[in-house]
Amino acid sequence: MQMSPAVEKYVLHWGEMGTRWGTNRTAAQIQALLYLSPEPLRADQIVELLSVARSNVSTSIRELQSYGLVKMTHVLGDRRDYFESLHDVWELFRAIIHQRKERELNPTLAMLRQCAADVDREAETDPVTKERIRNMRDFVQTTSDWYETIHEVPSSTLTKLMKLGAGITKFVK
Amino acid sequence: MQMSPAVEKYVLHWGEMGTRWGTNRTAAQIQALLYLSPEPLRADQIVELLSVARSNVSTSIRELQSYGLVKMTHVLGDRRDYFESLHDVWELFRAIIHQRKERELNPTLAMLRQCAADVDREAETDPVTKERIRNMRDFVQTTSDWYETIHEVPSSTLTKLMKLGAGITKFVK
DNA sequence: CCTAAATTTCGGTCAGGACTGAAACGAGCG
DNA sequence: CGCTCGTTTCAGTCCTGACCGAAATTTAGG
Repeated sequence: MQMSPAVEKYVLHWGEMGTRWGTNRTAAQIQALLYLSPEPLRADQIVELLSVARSNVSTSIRELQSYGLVKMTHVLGDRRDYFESLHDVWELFRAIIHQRKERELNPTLAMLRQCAADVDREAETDPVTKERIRNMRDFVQTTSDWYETIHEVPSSTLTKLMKLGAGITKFVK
Repeated sequence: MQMSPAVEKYVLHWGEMGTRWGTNRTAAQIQALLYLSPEPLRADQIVELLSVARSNVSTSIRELQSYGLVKMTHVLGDRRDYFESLHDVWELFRAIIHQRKERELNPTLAMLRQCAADVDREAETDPVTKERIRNMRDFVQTTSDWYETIHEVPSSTLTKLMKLGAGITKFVK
């Protein structure tokens, strides 16, 4: 059991990208592998394919499940766990964005609100600084709201929107 | 010379966020500090404010400049370098997005194209896998194109667009 | 219950990258 | 020219977090 050259290239690259995106290399490689696999895989198969420790696979899969990127499935008469990734790229994108919002945007927004409040009571702080904090807070707030609404929109609509690209600006005055 | 409590909170949080976004803590802290500062700062002032080594400030500023987030300025009769951040949040956002596209999206797109081409010559690879690779390639391509066009759009228009949120979908059928 | 298979937990090791401080470098001024 | 102030380079240290492998735990079947 082994990966084809093209699949291996994909998996390795994805692993590298993962390290730049908050998750560890192994988790990203597993996600890539499951995304490409025509059928769900077992943990021991992943161990063999990626040449990593069993425990590493276990914790990484747990992480992927917590992100909502990977689901567990079962085969009748087999008590071992099988795993598969979301296969719709838009669903994947949405899941990742959602997690990042929760883990990064929300805490940052909370901090910015607190800072904006605190700074009002700081007489010695320059008005320019105060405005910068408010600007950043408003920006993150807007971004956060936008994520929230985009979350509801179906994939097909999003594709069309992106394909429109700059054309969409025609609707704004 | 020291930061007010609110500014310090902001800078520390931004530093933490930086570590999750590909850059190091110090670079992110410096950017935050310069963003909030009413006037440009010198390297030695940053050393004192953040309590980090002079060399660390030097390399981090260099990184920020390469990202286009920080500019150097000078004061008449003073040969020391002064630094200031972009102050417009949208400009900041744009600069960051642009860099990430260059450093992550472009290489990934190149890899995906290569894989899609390679996999066509792999008779043993499942058709489903082949399609998954193509789907991901198309997705990244679309995202890349979208970045490209969004890059041109003025900040005010982008703000309006995001405020519209899901309302924009009315225009798509 | 007991056993065997599968999975998770946990302490220890290792690698990568941030950070420091000293030394090298460069540029303007006397 | 040489001195001083400012900046960069570089080798070494430290710390975080990924990863491994053994031990503990859980679960299903006999």
